[in-house]
Amino acid sequence: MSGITPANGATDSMAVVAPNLESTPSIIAAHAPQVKDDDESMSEDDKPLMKKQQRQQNNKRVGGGTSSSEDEKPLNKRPRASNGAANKKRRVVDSDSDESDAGPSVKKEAEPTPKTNGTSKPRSSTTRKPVIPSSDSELSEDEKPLAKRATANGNGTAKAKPKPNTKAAKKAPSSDEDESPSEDSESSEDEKPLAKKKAPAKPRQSTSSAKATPKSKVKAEPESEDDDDVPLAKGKAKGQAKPAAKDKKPVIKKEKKVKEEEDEEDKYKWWEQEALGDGEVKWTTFEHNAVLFPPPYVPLPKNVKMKYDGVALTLPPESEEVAGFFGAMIETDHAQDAKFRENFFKDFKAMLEQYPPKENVKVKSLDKCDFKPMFEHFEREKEKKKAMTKEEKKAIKEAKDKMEAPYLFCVVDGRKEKVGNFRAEPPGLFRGRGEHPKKGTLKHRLCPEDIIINIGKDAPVPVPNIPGKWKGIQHDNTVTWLAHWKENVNGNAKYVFLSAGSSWKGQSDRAKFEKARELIKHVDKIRKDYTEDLKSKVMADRQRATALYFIDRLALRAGNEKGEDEADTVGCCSLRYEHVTLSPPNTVVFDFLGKDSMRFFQEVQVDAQVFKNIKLFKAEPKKKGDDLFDRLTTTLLNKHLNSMMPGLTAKVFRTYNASWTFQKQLKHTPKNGTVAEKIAAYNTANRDVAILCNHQKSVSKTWDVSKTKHEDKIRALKYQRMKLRLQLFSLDPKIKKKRPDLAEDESDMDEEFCERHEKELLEKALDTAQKKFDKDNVKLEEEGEKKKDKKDLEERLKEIKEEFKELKKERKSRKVEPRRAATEEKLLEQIQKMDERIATAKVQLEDRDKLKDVALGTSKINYIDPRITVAWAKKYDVPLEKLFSKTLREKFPWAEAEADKGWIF
DNA sequence: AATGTAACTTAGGATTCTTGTT
DNA sequence: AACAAGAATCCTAAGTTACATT
Repeated sequence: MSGITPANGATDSMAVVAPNLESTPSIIAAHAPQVKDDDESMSEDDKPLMKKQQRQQNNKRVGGGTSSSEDEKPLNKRPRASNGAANKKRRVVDSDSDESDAGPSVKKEAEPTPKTNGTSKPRSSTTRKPVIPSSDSELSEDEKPLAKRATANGNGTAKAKPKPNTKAAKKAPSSDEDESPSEDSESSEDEKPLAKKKAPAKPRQSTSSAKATPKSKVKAEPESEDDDDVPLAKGKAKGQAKPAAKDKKPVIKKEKKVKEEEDEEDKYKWWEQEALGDGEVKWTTFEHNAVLFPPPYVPLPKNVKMKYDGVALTLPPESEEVAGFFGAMIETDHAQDAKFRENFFKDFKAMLEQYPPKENVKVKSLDKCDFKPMFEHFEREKEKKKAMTKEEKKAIKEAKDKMEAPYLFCVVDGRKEKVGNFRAEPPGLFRGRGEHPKKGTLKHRLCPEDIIINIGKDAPVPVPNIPGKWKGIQHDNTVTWLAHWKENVNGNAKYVFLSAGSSWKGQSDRAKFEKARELIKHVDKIRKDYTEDLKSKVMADRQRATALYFIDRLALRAGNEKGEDEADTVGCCSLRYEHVTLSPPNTVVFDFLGKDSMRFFQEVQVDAQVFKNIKLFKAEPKKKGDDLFDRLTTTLLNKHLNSMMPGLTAKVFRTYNASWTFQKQLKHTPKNGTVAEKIAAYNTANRDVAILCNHQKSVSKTWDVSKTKHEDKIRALKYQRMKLRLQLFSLDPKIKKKRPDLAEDESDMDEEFCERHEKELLEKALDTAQKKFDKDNVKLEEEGEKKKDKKDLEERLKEIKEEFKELKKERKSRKVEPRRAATEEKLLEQIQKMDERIATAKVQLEDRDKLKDVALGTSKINYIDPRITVAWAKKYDVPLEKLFSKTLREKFPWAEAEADKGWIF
């Protein structure tokens, strides 16, 4: 698919299999909670239990499961259109003040409660149902499948291409009418949606340079007493130079000999110490080599030139490099993208202005640019590289490793630590995701003058590997970065940090999970409180409670405001009117682009009060483009959370719910299964979490093809099975009676397939014979013997063809002569084996299908407490390396050290 | 309160490496 | 031995959060 994206996120990946049309929102399977329609009933709700109860129900419903109660049945989906209508009539009323609590709604239009289920509609097969996080208490219950909200992810996955939604409206709201919300009477005036929270959109221009200098700490390069500019060679010894004066953490004995020191270092168990927080001193001595700049641009060979309107252009290296950036991408989707092209061309033209082609041609249109020659040159280079001998490759690799060696590690308080992204980002074209307004923009080449380094006062100042002086050198020991610069495209800061396996990262990572575990202790109360607040008279509180409900139940991100020059994506607090649609009685349809422009599309059954609230938040003067939660910001939300539990913020819920869900789902692990079965259960739990967090991956372009291949493989197995069966029947016609199950034909075995399959088999057989013949001859020749005659080969081929004619006959007659030595027992046994193989292959295919658009890695790396995995591995006796790759194990040494099989999150 | 800055975590896609097949 | 599929790693974009400044 070319870069063209369907206008409406909806259809997107057509190439891909996903059959279901999104237009038909799949049904939610939800169960129907008993909706309470009026607030009165709500009061009930206040009781703690209630909420749980509901949740349980949700969980239960696992997919369409068998459970009997009617509410287990999927409730039909209501097309938006229709519900619109439905709504219409009731709408206004809703906002009514209701008695006791501000709760809106008048009971009048009582929603039809659950009964609706009756009409069940089949759920689309691809529907995914996220597992919904629940509180402990319900554990037992949740052993049951949880279904809960079924998402209609239609093909879900899709990365929907965003529909540009003008955000113009958003901020620019009709501020004035702020007041008007009319009588929605909800209550105090603050109930009225406030029109816009922000008025004038202020373009924030990133003026780079200028006041750039960050904290005063930065010293200008010159004055830094970098007397000894020597890069630190090999870290070691030197750190000690200045004994950490008052080191907070005991620096390990520095006197050791190098070798021992290394060991020591390996053994440093940072997790046995206190984690340090924000703003605290993180180090006493700090040595490193900052960043490694990429090699300078090497001009292309003289004969490689782009063309403009047919004429080859001789470009100076500066502009040639930029042309090359695009040239390398002409076959990618980016090169077809209008915005990308526009931005690229603007920068390219500017570059040409300064570094024009020798030919004195004015480049005016990107369409007339032909980068093919460059592209082909790059392809050739790639080929060349691939074709190099092992030795050549090795030599290159060695040279590269040598160059990088000094940057791989740094020394913190005398300990060697691995550096993460030490390579300065090379120049190129900005690949923003989704509808990023800046995509295609030229990202400049960095030089030392762009980079500020942070390093120990007494550490030698590293010498850049290209000419130039650092922009600044600072010695801030309350931060953990080695280098930092501002990128020109968006004006964003970039940092060089230590690797994921370093103690700094490990400490904060562990602290993150500990914080999430702490939430376990508070979550019941928090849930109870926000459930209560759903009915608050204070609009801001009600919005906050509703948002929190989403964050907790749907694992939404906080959702900060974004700027005009960024992709239009949202999170919870920044949801807008058009992102949620109501479908009575209690379904909310979410459809928006989240982080990385990944589409979040789910139909969710919510508490009646939540449903009412959304209706209220979308009430009258509000329209498309307005914030759903106009009284809420992430700051407000986090402030509130912080008051409920120190350090609590919105993101903690994602971590908590992810880990909690994972642990819960792992309970489905078969105790006596094989290792493979256990791992499958592990992966299933992992998948549940990924779905909860909406972690998607794009479906590979060749997925379709590979799927067909797998299907054909299964059909081939079925074909074999059919042959076995037919033999069996020839042997003993009565078997059909005895084993009616065997009398049944394999599915998918139509004539057309058989013919095609047999043809393929024939070709393969011929090919094999040919190869064998060639090989034999080579061998014979080597041994000095006479080669076989070509006639032999031809004869053999003819034989094969004859054999296959047999197959054709069999196909027509549907009779197969038993092969020699075939007996009834043997055949039955073979059929049984075949059945197993078919079953296995089918399961595999299904698994592949389920994972085709779900990314498991992100949750494993960032959300699931690694100790859960370690404990599980120990408990079920599965080798950890089957669950964690090498880098993950390096990232989580602390988990292996502290979790035994009884550990729980 | 709105903006802006700083520092750090989280994220999917591209690239490279490994492994299983033919 | 060649290749292709999948897993792992690399890369850097895109979030969150706290705090400073206007």
